[in-house]
Amino acid sequence: MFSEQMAAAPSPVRVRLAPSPTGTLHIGTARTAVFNWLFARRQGGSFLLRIEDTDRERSKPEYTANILEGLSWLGLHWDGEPVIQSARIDIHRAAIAQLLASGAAYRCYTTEEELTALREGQAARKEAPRYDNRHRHLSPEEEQAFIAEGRQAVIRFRIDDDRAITWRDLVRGDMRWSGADLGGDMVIARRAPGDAIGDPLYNLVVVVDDAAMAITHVIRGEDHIANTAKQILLYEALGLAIPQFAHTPLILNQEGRKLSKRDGVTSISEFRALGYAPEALTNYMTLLGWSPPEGMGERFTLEEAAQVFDFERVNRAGARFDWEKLNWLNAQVLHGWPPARLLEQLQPLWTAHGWLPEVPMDTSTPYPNSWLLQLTALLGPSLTLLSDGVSQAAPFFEAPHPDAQAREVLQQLPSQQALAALQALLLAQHAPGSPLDSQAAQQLLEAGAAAAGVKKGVMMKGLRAALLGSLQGPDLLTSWQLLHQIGEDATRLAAALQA
RNA sequence: GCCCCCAUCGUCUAGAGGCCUAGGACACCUCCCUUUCACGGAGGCGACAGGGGUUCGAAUCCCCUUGGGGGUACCA
Repeated sequence: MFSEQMAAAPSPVRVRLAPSPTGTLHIGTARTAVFNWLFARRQGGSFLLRIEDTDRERSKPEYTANILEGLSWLGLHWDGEPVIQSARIDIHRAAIAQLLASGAAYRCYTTEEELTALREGQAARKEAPRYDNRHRHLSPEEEQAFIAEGRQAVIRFRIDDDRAITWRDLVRGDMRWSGADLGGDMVIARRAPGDAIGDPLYNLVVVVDDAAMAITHVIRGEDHIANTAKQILLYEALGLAIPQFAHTPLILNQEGRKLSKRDGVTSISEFRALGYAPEALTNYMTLLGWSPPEGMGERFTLEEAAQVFDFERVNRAGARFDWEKLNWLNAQVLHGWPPARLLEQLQPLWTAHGWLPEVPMDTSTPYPNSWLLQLTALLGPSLTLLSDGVSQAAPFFEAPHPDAQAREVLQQLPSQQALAALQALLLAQHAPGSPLDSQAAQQLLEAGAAAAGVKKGVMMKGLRAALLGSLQGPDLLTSWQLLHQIGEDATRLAAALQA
């Protein structure tokens, strides 16, 4: 719909992600990163990063590290070095000085108490809370009087009530905002004594930095729409080029509200720890608000999406976060991995559980690589999360603790008879470690069942309980063969018969 | 309160006036595969918020209502 506008952009596309390091990388921020990355890729432009750490109280270095790590893990690589906003404070102050000099900004000595009183009065009258611009035209004498009183000033940027701000949003089309609805003259620098310029605030620094970074398209969540109107005014007052804007829908929680940290698992590092694959996460985040063109299907890589990404296919309504679908996508990604790749991801988890030696090539391990690969191939198709590969692999690495159902089966006489018969045959025909192919295993099962006088089903159920400690699990024959290879089958059979 | 945005199956969505008896995906149900669970395969259930217009014709355009969301900081 607005393609003519994009085509008209003469300079190469430059977009940015501007997270503030006041928390770990949030899924909402990550989704914004995805859209920025996709757009930059599609347009052959650059995807830049800026760490907005101007809130000194809440910003933490470890959060910056977490954000960078999360983006890298997701495969959302950025161009160049991240810009650290706090390092640019002199430039921000210079811009404020410029606004002060041009008369676009002024010092406001209104105290917190006065502001509170103002807002309370407005609330009582059911009016919109706003600053009443009372210090917009202070005389030098009045200013001196306030200073003598010991007051400090914030710096406010003039916003005229009769101003109309318009822009063409790449997602929402023509947007129109009235200056009167922006809450009065806005604070662009915190309170500071005398003629000092206090800490520059968000809207001012964003404009100054986006301009300095030559950002052409600002792609962010729709919760920033009101800021956009304010920022456009700032661009104008500073004589800076105004970028294009794209406001994406928000990710909503189960209740339909903006997803926040309070909604349980929302940070990328948590998803990672839970066993989600980056490919599944980026696929899902892209699907939350963007839809692939006809015939593309819903499963795709970032690269594939980048081939066709555009804002025309970005939805305008918020999207509820759905674990079920994310889980399904994650399962699809995991099932698509060849065993070697899966094993690569599983190995560290198994090592962490003490099942594998810390030293990669430790020859003391009873598990040859081929065995690990077979185990991975066996488990792979039933995994939803990578971490399922831990719980499901457990009975292969350590003696199982039979669950209630398995214990019940093991206590039954037919099971005991069947297992005893099988044990006799196994000991007679297959030494531990010797190969046991599925045909031989099949025959043992049948012969054992016949010898014990039970149905084959009873035999299988009992063997499963004895070997894996559960009535549910991967293919029995394959599981048995794997355990046989490491000489565990006889041990477990014996243990089950003793119990 | 005020400003802004949004509105298709339970959820994510396709749909840019006739192609719609509204398509797909997840979830759910049934069956098949499998002497287990999962995977996989085949079916099924299921939606245009309501009311007015415009038009030969509306899920698609306009208006109103209703509902939902976002914003309203000396946070970002």
